[in-house]
Amino acid sequence: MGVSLKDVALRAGVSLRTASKVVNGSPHLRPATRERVLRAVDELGYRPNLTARHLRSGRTGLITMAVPDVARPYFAELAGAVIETAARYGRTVLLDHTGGSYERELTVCNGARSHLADGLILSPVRLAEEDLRARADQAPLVLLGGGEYRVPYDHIAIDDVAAARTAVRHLASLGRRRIAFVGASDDRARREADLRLRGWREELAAAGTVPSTALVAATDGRGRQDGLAAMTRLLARQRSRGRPVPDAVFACNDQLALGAMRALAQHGLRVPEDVAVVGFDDTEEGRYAAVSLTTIAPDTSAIARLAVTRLVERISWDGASPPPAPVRITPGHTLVVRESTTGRSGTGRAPPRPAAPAFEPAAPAHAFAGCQSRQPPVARGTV
Amino acid sequence: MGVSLKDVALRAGVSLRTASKVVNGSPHLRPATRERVLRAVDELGYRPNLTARHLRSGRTGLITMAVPDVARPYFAELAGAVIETAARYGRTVLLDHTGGSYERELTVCNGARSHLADGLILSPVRLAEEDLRARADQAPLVLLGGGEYRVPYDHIAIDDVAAARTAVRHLASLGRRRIAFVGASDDRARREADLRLRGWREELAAAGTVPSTALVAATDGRGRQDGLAAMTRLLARQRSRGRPVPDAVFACNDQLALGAMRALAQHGLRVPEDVAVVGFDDTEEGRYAAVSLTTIAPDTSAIARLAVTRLVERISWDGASPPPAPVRITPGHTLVVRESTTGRSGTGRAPPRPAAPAFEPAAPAHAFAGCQSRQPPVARGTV
DNA sequence: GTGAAAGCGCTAACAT
DNA sequence: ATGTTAGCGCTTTCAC
Repeated sequence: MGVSLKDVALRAGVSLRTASKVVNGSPHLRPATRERVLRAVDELGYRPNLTARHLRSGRTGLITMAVPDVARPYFAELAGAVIETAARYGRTVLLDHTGGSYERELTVCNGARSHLADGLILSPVRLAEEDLRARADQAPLVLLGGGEYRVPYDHIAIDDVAAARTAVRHLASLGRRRIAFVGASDDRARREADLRLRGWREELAAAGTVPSTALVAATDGRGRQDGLAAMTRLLARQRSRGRPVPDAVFACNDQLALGAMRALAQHGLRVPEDVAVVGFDDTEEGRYAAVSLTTIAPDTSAIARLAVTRLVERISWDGASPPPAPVRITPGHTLVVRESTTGRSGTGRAPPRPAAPAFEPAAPAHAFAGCQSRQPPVARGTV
Repeated sequence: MGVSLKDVALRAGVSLRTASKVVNGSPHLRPATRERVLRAVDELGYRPNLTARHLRSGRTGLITMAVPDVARPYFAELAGAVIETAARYGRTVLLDHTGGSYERELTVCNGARSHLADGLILSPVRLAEEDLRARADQAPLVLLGGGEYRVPYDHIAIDDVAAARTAVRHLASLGRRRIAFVGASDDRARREADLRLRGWREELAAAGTVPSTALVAATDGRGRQDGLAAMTRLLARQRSRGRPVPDAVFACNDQLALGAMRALAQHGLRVPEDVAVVGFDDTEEGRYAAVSLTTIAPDTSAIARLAVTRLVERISWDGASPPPAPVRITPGHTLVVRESTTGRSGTGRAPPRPAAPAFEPAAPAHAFAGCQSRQPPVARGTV
């Protein structure tokens, strides 16, 4: 079955070394020799064995990316961007699911693919600081999202609390007073959900409102059905107690928001007239919803680019010079105002995607240097 | 850096062979010895080098999956299902983008990852039969979608023409007569788009209508923005010629359909009253749209399951017995009727996802045995 | 039950 | 400019 380089060399009547050089495009070869080897390659249908190459070189050119579930739009878009960027660096992405499970996150970060991938990009959901500190794997690691981690690894994450506050502030500025939160953790803490909930709480408090737990709906998962169910429950609960329904909803992500909107419609509530809705992630889906979704837009392509860049840099560290210090990068986020909070006020024809926030890490912070905070800009977006 | 098994053996005072056996959980080892080796493993932080293992065994446990773009919801959901299934078989998925480009599809199918992955799952968009026939790679290949291919490879694809006809028939049965098609290829042929367009044409012809090219809108890409742009163009064209706008739209996929719906809304047309819309793929997005989307639902999880199963079977073929014959499997598809064609007629509370069509490949067809045709069932689905 | 040695396919020293 | 040799880390005959 396997045609090896040895076979090629034999057939071409040259040594292994020469065949290897030809295949690797080394210069300094007599054209005739090169020709002969190339012909042998063709005739034999030789394909280099990458595994062998990798063993030899100690590098595989593979990057593992571990996300909860690539079927979730945000992670699909993120993974897509990572795959594209990685390809430009000649790297291939090995995609793993953690399902958001603590155990699987732990397994992945402790090198499930030991020595198979050169590095790991991980979107942690439940992983704790101490798990990362006790990590039993040498491979470079870049963390994506999940709020603060005081760990010696590169970490790229927007400021979830600030972003959530921006969203809630926007709703408050529209005169909304009963602002619900959809998508709190219902079991063991989900870092991101907790941070965004905290932002909601803080901003309400800052506005002089007492955050009411009656307006917080926890969800099992992160999908549209979860948002629909949570919103339905919340409405029923409020009504059964004779309390007014919320006049605004901040959802932990776009899919929860869209599910919630579906529930609102089923209850005869109009968006945004009766209830204004803000999501999180700026997935493309929200931009084209019948009532387009106001949302927090992290700079996803910058996040993907930075993740790959950092990882590749660390992978190709020469081992001699002082190792690159772990950085904590806080990409900017944008509030994109669309119809779900302000109705159809635009021309209805503007480009669906706001100009990408021109983000470049100003000066990569050093380990634990904290966030590079930046005022979240506000964009106006309609389809 | 690298702690090898040799180091472990040395430290434990045993031979390489013994250390290897312990690590691989072989029985017949003196408990004391095992203990000693395990301790050395812990102390040294040994992690087996999978690359070396792979070189040795000739297998990597990796599967390449190549799709146009994982950020597209259908492929995200498909990839998610493949990753899950693969994990159950102890396989890891290496995700590649083809961008739907002919060249990249060719590269991938000719073994871009030669000997790195044990097999390949490919969703071809432009690849031709002759390209596959001339394939210069031995690794097992499973094709996903893309209509008919008379090639000696496993191929899992629903009957696109029949599915499209079902969709159009549904629209016709509602009394719609000016049924537009959104998402035709605008350049070199896209196999799937062409097949679905053919289905549209055939069904219209069967209904006694002359398919008018004025009702066909080609698109550059496959996204929501493409659907929006195409629909806008189509409406403008019809109006500028004083022709009536379509009263129905069949779009090549859900995202095109949702973009088209957005365009319709911008033109003050109601769905489904003025224009009924049918999509294709049954991505979750369509199930939760404000006007939920009637669509053709391929049995995606069955497709993913079959793809992995076939591939793994072929990968683990013993090499001795007669090789498994290539099969052509045609999973069933379902027309899921939702609000975009019949309005809000349900309770508005039914579960969003129709009961999964119970699909099992009845009797795997042998090479070129043609489709296992089956009547597409019709499901009713509202959120 | 354990040890010694060969070899998976490739590349990089070191010769010539 | 080309050939010879060693060895990446692992598993597996083959002996003992």
